[in-house]
Amino acid sequence: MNTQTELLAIQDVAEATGLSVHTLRYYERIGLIHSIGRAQNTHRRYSMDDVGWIEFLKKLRATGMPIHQMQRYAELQRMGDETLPERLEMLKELRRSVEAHLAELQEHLKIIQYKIELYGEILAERTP
Amino acid sequence: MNTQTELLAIQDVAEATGLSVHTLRYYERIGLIHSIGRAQNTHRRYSMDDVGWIEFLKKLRATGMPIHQMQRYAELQRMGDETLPERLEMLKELRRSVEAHLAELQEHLKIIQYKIELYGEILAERTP
DNA sequence: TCTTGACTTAGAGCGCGCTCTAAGTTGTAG
DNA sequence: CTACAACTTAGAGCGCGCTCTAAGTCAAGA
Repeated sequence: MNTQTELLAIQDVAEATGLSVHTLRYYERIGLIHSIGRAQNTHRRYSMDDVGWIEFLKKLRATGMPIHQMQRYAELQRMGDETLPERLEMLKELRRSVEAHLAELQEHLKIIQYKIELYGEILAERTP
Repeated sequence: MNTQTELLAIQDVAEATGLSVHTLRYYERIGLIHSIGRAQNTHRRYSMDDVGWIEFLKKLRATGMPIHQMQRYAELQRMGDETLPERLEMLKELRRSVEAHLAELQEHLKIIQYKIELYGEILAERTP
């Protein structure tokens, strides 16, 4: 099988993932993405696995995980299977924080909703 | 009725709201909180209404509303009832964004959940 | 009287997560 | 052959939302 044809340039990955090329290089510099291949001309060549990992990173970020924790997670991933328990712990902790955040947002949504209804009623009274 | 006894010093408000005194002064400087009374010695004196407004500000922040929008909202509030329609629009827009954020978080939570289960199974196999 | 501590203002500084710039290299199109 | 576009690295800069500092005022307690 020809793996060569599956390799993407940084611009392609930027378009595929929605991250900027700047951010992709930044993530690599700080250790979130590792061992990205280089073409003979030193240009980065991303595999499909790399893109999958980047998509996972995006999800971690979107849940509010801070960069330094993502760095730790990436480091553990690099270290291999014996770090599975620690990664599992990190994911469980993340789940806890996402669930808490969800609950908070739902509470606040109720208050916003209440206020919208209140304002709506006041406006309806004023211009019947 | 003695309204004097209901007035709080900045430290009391910090404790009551969970915001720092620095943040309370900052919010006032940038126009999020307005017309906080002063004692003869120039010290701020917060009314219960002020505290209620600060609590509302906290909710707006917690839903992810950026400071500059909160400034706009506070400005409208100051301008009185004729700005009700615009404030209502802002709240509806906020509701949309909170709902979108909730949906995104719930999606990500599922993926985290899936990964936790996967890792759990792998670990269970390895140490039966 | 003196010290302590809570307050005041104006403005500088900081941590986060990017985002951009500068200077240089390489490969392809005209 | 030349021009251009896309890439490279190292490091500076930025927007946000605070957070802290400096210098000063004031009131209460030892």
